[in-house]
Amino acid sequence: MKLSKKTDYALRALLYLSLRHERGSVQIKEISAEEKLPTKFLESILLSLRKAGILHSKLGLNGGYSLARPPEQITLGEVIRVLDGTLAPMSCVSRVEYESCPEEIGCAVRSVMQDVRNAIARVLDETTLADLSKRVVLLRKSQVRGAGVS
Amino acid sequence: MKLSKKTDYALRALLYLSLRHERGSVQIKEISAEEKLPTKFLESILLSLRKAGILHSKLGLNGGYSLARPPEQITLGEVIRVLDGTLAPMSCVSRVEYESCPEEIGCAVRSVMQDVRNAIARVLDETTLADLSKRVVLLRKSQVRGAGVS
DNA sequence: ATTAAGTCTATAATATTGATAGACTTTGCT
DNA sequence: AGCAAAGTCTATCAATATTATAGACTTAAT
Repeated sequence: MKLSKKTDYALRALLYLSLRHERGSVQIKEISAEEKLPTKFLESILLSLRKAGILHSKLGLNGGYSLARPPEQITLGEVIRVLDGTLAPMSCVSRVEYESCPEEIGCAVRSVMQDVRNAIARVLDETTLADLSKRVVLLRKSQVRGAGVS
Repeated sequence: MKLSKKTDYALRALLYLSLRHERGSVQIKEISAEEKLPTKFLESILLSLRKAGILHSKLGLNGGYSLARPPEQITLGEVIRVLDGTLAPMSCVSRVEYESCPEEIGCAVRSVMQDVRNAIARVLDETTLADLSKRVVLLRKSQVRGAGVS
């Protein structure tokens, strides 16, 4: 049930952009340096996100990437679906990569996996980049205070 | 976030055994034939499950596999952890495959993935093979009636 | 002794993941 | 005009994980 590095990197890059949403274009090089991500790999990831309408890019000198929409309007679910393809544990309960199966209707395994898919989607489709940014602030506070729910 | 075929096959085999829990030993060949699973592959899967204490095996003539415990005491979470290794989307929020990370404490991505892990675990650690068997019955009923929640 | 079962070791084929190289295009700046 | 800095595109690669299969071995019932 693991998330790919691709998606992991994507989320980190998007969070970086999200926290600098006011600032305009940010270069790949800066993101990869700050977040310690492999530059060329990140390049292809950001390209996919742009093609999916999540990022906006500016070519040429002083170019770079920025969020195509405000952080409130980009969910983690959307991002993961672009890069990993589906949130679902099996394709018979997937929205984006649905594949039918003859046994489908009476399949008990499927029925549980449906629940799993929904549980995952409930978290990821309701968490936006804005929420992620807020968590950064909250986590920093509780880190300083040594507090937190653990 | 996909489940491996290995785990998928395992769940189907276990459900098969679960529905025949009274019956004593069942042979690999029967399971693979009825559930249409590759015999040799299933063999290695069942072996892993036995080593993990989920199945009991009987050697020699009239041997075969049976559940090592009543179906009420085997959760899907346990099964998946044996074969896929973890329910968690990243190792920094995994119980069985935990790997620490320097950024861990203040990491917002981790914090969301923690939520995801918990959502997944809530379903899979609370669903047993007995529950799965019950679903088979329920699904069959609603199938016949043409009813159901869709 | 025979035979039907699981066990063990090794390996092969394929797919996926993670990553890089390099040529190309676009744009701002002087 | 021309340089430099940015993203774009195509191609490919290495490493790893997944999905299997083969075959020799062990155990136990009859």
